[in-house]
Amino acid sequence: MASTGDTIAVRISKELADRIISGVIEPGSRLRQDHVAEEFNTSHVPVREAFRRLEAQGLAISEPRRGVRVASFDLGEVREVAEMRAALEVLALRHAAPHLTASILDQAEEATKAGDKSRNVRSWEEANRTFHRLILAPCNMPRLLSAIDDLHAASARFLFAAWRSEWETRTDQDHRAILSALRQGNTESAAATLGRHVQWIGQKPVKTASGKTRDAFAIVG
Amino acid sequence: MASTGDTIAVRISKELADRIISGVIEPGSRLRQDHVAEEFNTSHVPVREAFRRLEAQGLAISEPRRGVRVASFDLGEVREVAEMRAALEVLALRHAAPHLTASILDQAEEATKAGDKSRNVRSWEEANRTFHRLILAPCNMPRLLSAIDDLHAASARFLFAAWRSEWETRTDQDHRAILSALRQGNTESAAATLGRHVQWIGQKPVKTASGKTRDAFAIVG
DNA sequence: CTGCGTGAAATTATAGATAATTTTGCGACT
DNA sequence: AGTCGCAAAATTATCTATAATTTCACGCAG
Repeated sequence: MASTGDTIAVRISKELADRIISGVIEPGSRLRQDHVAEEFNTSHVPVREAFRRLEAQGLAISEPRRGVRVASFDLGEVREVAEMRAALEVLALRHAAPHLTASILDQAEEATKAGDKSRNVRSWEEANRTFHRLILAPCNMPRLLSAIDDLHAASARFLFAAWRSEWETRTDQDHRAILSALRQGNTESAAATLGRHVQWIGQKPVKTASGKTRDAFAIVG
Repeated sequence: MASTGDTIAVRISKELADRIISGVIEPGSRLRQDHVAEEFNTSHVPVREAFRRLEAQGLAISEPRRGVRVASFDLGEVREVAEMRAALEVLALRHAAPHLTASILDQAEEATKAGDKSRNVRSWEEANRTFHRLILAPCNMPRLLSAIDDLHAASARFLFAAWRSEWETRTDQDHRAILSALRQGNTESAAATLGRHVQWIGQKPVKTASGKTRDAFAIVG
């Protein structure tokens, strides 16, 4: 498994990140180091290090002496992340384009198809993430890619929050347009479409715990 | 002092970050937790947490069981950071522009003048950072601003590495052009200039420890 | 009934101790 | 001379213990 070789702190932070992103742990709820330590059968020292990693990813916020809680988010942050992704993914694509091969584009098309067939948020999100990663990775800019990864994690949080259980399949035209532009060597057109695609924010009525309905927002690309 | 209220880990990470950025600690050198702990009169637990923070900022890299070392960097990373800054600062400026007041622009002009008068890298860097922060902060996007801050820290590292001791004063025309465009309400022109400004990479021969001269590169904006 | 101490319980932050791994120095062997 | 291997030293990662702070419940006064 992937965890081998990782330090305990890394293992814990990955598991907690997954829970926060998927919404298993609610925004605002406290993360108590002793409880987490007990669950993972460790002491609290590696747990604290895991908290620092989550903090850096923007998934948790820590107030000195008062503990760590899951970061909450609002429409403003959804927009913010969408715009940052647009800026950075467009940059990455411009650098990646010259290094894209037919094989990579074929894999990206497969990922798009897998997304269209997905019957739940989780598998759609994974396919979507695969698509973006495939076409951006060849830019060979590690720092940029890691920043984009963190933003994807944030995006996925918003996504899961809006489409908690239900999910309607739909075909992703943007991905196809991007691939087609890339195949024709039209980098600028691909970049422009990607920029728009990532900034599109879906909107959908959702039942809250109190029974009311409110509009939920989520990045869709 | 600013450290009050901070946890020890934060204090240590700030101090180490400053040393790494200013070049007091060399790229590639090891950070040994017990040594640092002793210097700060603490145990190694907060030191480890400080290391995680440095890791997240890209100032240190940690290999499990093998310790932490100061991140090294090359021309590729200098370029990468410059391009990321260009993308994100332009985004921030577009959002900040509508909220800029005459008072803020006056302060930014002061910062520019202070930069022109600076007789060493350190004070120039501070003035420059102040300028950028002043015109970008009103965008009200905390995540974006914090990402830009981290990139500024990386930039400063490159800057200090190239101009370790000597420094020649020069007047910053770009800053003035940006301010003038903003005063006229011409956001797009200001953004375009900022984007170019930040990507400009200075180049300068420098003596290495072995006596040879090589070209050093550094972000200048 | 509401607001405000007060003290117990929970929790965080740090210190000190231990186990496991890596690095290093040195000597034997080729 | 070079290198291989082993043991000692250094270092990392984790655990256990302690001090300090915060939270929470409860009772009392206004």
